[in-house]
Amino acid sequence: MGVKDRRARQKTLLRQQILDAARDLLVRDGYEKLSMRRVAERIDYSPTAIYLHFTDRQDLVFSLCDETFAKLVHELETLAQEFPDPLVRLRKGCERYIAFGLNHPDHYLPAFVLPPPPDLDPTRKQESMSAESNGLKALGCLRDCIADGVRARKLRKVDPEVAARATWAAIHGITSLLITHKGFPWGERKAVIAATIDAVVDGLRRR
Amino acid sequence: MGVKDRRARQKTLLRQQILDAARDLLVRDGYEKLSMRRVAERIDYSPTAIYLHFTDRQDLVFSLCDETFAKLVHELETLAQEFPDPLVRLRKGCERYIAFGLNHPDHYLPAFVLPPPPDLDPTRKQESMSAESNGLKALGCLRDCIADGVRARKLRKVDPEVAARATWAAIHGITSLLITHKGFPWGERKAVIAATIDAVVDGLRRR
DNA sequence: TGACTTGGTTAACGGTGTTAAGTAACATAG
DNA sequence: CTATGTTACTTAACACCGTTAACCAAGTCA
Repeated sequence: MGVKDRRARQKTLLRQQILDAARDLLVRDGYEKLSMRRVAERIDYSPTAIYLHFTDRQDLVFSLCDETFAKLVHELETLAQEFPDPLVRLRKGCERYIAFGLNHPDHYLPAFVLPPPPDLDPTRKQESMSAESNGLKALGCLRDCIADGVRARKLRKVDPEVAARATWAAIHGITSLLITHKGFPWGERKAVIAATIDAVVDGLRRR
Repeated sequence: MGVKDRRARQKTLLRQQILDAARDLLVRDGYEKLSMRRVAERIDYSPTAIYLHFTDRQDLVFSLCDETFAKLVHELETLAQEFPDPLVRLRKGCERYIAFGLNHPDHYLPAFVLPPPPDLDPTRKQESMSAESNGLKALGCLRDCIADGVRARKLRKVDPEVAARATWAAIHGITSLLITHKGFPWGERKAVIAATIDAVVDGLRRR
């Protein structure tokens, strides 16, 4: 059965080739310039060849983003050992999340900012979720951190699940706005980032 | 000079016709289905006729959004008389902002969520700002409210400008997420909205 | 009446995602 | 060794999109 193996290897090889080319285009020219045809041209295949490895443009982009956000969840997970105090961990986590988004704007955009195109067939509604699966993991980190905080009586007695979602909303807000509205007169970016983090953390802190 | 007048009247009349058709398509079929060709077809003109009244698709969409967001700033401005207490006014303002976004998702999307297409010529960089001019006004309301709050010693001594921006980021975050990620397991939407507002208001409140 | 402006048209360019049909190489069964 | 079927891939095409250039007809004005 070595032959089927080799086939499979070659197949995943081309798949990786596609992903590499796509990521290159994504970070170089931005999200809206990432087209099937350009990817295909770059790897010297016909555009339709991509559809043998990805069902959609959406599928391709999500695979890309998922790969990238795996790094973020890794960062966030290591954070737990790095900063045992849940309060400072919460701060650091928010900081890293925002920094990560700003460092990978063209991944952050399709993953969290842009509305996913209407999924006509509900069979693969999972996928758009699984593309956020790492996003979900990140949200899980946040919830655990908050849960730790309330256990340690450093945070108010809130439902960690909804508090995590609210916190995520806030830091997503500043991240997405800074990405999409670069021209806006933000003043000192660090100041508004700090203010946002301050607000959510102070809002949760026990008094 | 009555002739030039009539011409101008007819011109603005068609302009309004375009805007009406476009808004109809926007709210009926969503943002991504709003195309020049479809608008043209609906009013029985050729697609290029639109370009005599709007320089761009972007221009058309922004005009639409601006019209709509004028209502929001009106709501927010009346809020000042309705609720003199800056603290409850802050709450109410956030609530209305979020509700407004959720009630007009296809206006909120292009106005604040989607990245504006790269403006090649910097001559009309103003326009993308002026499309947000009502957004800026709304932000102004928020800042004034916060400034009132610190004057009345109900809020901490913060820079109202950056605090307003941070608060905006937070409520924009939950608004945009609820719009774009409808499929996400948000649980009770009202709960996470309330949590977000609580967090930002409590973060600002004097203790 | 002839020139000019205005509001509109048709045709076209260059791009997009995606599908259907066809082809050439290759592995396997008889 | 040949026939069959699978696999990877291509070409052609569909149905769109925003936008520009060239043209045209009607109305205004000297």
